[in-house]
Amino acid sequence: MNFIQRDNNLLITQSENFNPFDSCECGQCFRFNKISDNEYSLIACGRRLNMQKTAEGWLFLDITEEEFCKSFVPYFDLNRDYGSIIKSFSADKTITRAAEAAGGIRIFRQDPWETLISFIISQNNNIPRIKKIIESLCALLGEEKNGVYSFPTPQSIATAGAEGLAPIKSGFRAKYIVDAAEKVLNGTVDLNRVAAEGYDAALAELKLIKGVGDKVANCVLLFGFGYYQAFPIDVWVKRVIDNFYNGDFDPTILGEYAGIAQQYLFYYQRSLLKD
DNA sequence: GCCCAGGGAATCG
DNA sequence: CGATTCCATGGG
Repeated sequence: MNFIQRDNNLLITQSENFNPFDSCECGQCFRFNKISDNEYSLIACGRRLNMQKTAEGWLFLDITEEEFCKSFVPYFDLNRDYGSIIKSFSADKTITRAAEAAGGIRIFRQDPWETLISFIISQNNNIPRIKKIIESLCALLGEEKNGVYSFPTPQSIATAGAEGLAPIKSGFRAKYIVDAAEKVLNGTVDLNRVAAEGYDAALAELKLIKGVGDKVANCVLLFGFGYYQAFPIDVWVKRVIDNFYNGDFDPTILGEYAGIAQQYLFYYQRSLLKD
């Protein structure tokens, strides 16, 4: 990875298999804003990070190489060779085509607790409104620092209760959010254990939470814990499976990085609709 | 007014 | 088991 420090900003010239904008737009994270076609603002790793697309490469504002390497190289999963992972899918023509359209996507390594609550909020919901509810939740119960609200702790959410969450207008999901907070607090669900116990046990443990089924749990395992074999099936991926695989698809044949193929397919199917 | 949104729980046969 | 229905809310 080639870093060039420009005053307070950091330039990265690598563009192959790295597009932070597409990575934000593929539905894996929700705390970001598109400022223009050439600038996004992302809240991650406890700070706001503004990112610009320039003729020379990706420019990250107000950050040192040291901080970027410590926080955002892991967050953007930049030490993984996505090119070789894409090659591993070459037997599948649909995934290969999707990867050509979406090959800059990286799987963000997000905070497990934030990811859990975010995808509980995502159920039967649309992305703009998911973003709005999460923003409201952080403003309501997070702590402000340098103009950025932290993600609320399990304790603060449990204390607020479903009634206390009313201002964020999450609807029927409020009781699920509170159940997640309570189960994390009382140890029914231990996120450190989920991180370590392996895919099958981790899936079962997350599903102990009300409002967490197969889809939400797989998103949390993929985006919050780095279980790359997780293959969440939502309405968009269902459409891919119906359109390109006659409704029959077994993700386990894709191997340990099936979840990366899933992101390409999700982005690809949504891009087909836009045109 | 209708339908849908990165679903899941509850309740049926 | 599989199939329905309901759940809050907002945008198209």
